[in-house]
Amino acid sequence: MSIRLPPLESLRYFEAAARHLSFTQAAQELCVSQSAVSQKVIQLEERLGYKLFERRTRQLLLTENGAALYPVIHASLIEIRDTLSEIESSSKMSKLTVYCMPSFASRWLMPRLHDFHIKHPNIDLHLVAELTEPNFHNEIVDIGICHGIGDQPAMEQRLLFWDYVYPVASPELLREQPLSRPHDLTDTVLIHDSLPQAKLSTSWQRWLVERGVRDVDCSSGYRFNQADLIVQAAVDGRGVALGRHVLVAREVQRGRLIPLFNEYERDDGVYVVCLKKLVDRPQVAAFFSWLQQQADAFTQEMDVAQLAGSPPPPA
Amino acid sequence: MSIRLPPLESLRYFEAAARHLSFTQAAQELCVSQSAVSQKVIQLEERLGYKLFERRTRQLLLTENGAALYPVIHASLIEIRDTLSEIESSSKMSKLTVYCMPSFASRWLMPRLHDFHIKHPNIDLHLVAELTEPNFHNEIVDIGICHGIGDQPAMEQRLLFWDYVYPVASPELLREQPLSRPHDLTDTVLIHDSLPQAKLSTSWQRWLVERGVRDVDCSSGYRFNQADLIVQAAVDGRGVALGRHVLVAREVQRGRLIPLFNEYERDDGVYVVCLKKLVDRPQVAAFFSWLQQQADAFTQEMDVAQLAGSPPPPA
DNA sequence: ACCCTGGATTAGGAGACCTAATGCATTTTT
DNA sequence: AAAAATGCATTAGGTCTCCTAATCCAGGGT
Repeated sequence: MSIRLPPLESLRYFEAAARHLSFTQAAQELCVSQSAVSQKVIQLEERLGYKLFERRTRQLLLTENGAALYPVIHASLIEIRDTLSEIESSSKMSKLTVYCMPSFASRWLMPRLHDFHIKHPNIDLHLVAELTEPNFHNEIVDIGICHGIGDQPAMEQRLLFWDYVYPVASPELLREQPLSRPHDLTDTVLIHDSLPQAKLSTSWQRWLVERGVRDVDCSSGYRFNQADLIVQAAVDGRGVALGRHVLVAREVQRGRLIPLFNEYERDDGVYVVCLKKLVDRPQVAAFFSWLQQQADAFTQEMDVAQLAGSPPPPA
Repeated sequence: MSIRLPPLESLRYFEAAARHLSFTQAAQELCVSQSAVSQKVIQLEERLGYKLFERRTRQLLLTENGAALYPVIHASLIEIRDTLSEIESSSKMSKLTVYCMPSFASRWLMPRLHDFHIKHPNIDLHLVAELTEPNFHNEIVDIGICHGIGDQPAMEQRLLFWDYVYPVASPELLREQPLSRPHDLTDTVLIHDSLPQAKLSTSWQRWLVERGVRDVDCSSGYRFNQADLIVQAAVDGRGVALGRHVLVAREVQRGRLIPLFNEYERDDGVYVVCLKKLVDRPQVAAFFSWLQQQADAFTQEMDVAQLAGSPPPPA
């Protein structure tokens, strides 16, 4: 049966070229070079033994044979595509496992996840929220959301948005103890971050020194090993925290936390990562594009310049 | 459009596997290893995100999703195949150029070529009959029929049949001058071969020496530079020729030439050759298989053992 | 208990494929 | 008319897919 069929991949190239009547446009659609399309079509023509296109300058025409072939290929590809997407949407797909930090999970991802379940009811999403990054290569976790991993060629990495760091406090705390300059932090309880892999960016020590505030005792104050708890403590008015935008944005927007001093620093980016070879799996692709949407909406809606730059709301 | 399609080649593997419900059988049909099918199907399943087969021991079953996909793929491939073969048979295809030696052309190929034209009216066959072998790599000639070329990895070579060499003479000549043993050739006119690339196999000198006949003057007699003329001269009763089976078989069968002494030696094979990359082109494939048929029929119908081994018909 | 069948797995080599650069012919622009 | 621009063909070369051969493994049949 299949013996007499030409290489099928080249039919995909032919279809695109015939639809656009342009190798260049087909190449764009297929995300390859014009040269690749040209070669694949030539290869197909040689295999078939007749020309499919008539090449004129700046104009590509189907030959009689090409015109006879195109509708069939087009219809077949459409049908295959539709069948696959029908199967995809009607069947329970194998699960999708996503990793992120616990704080990111509770403060950012969880509130949005419901939307994903509505849009993709057949994807069975497992969330692995741990402090330690998983090893993607053992394939237990499909997708990770984290600050950039190194330059690993086998991994796909896409920036969702940049993160920012700025001090936040609850309105209640600010009412008792107004803070207008970094120096005012001298007599304030600071909430520290004691994650094992704590970064310099959320270190009060560094932040204060850079602003010339020297007489603050960074050894006192609260100290939590989960960023989530830090935010919670700040919301509860226990002190001033050096917050990550991605974790505090929602509380800031609701007015439960107030950014201080109109000072915000760009921190790492937040990336979604996965093994390159997985990006084309429908569940993965679906989650990626959903995540990108959510991220874009987040950037829009909770713009750091607006939130952190806005003056404290009236008490 | 095509963005969402999985690699199409793997669909061909899936279709075959699903049809046979066996990777091993599918592999045979596709002329690849079992391993290749297994890997391609796994690759497809990973890309799609769900299993297509349920692997039991000694039993392969389609999953629900696989069963939903199969008929569509099957139908699509069938339709594509049928469309292609319709185009192929209805359209004038680009020409097919065949090379062979002039003697082979006139004595073997030409009488059969009519049959090819009837069976493949849309193939425009050009025959290049020359003494010198063409260079296949410049693609002027698609197919050659000749004695084996060396071991060129880029070339496909298939044996059509073995050739044989034996002495022949016309019945008229034999009536005047009966010949029952090689020694009887002493007083006979011999017809020699003076092709530029003359081979030892058709050298009277060698043939006679090997049979212990020493007193024959090989410098006299007829001498032609085209094997075709040698056969013609023998038919015309001008002398005894050392004939190639492939060239004389027809005349022997018709009784116009008689094999002598029941002696025949196997000579080179007759091969059909072409660039490997051309074998899958429909015209080439069609000519190959037609030629194989003709060759098989020739071997059957004009079996050397029967013709050359048969006693001379009664005068 | 053994073998035997049929798919999975592995490593490695061959070859297909794609890219980037360039060529070429023609058309449009200046 | 000259120059720029367009779009496919061609080339060489590096990457990576694909296939093979060998082996592994599970489950049934004898």
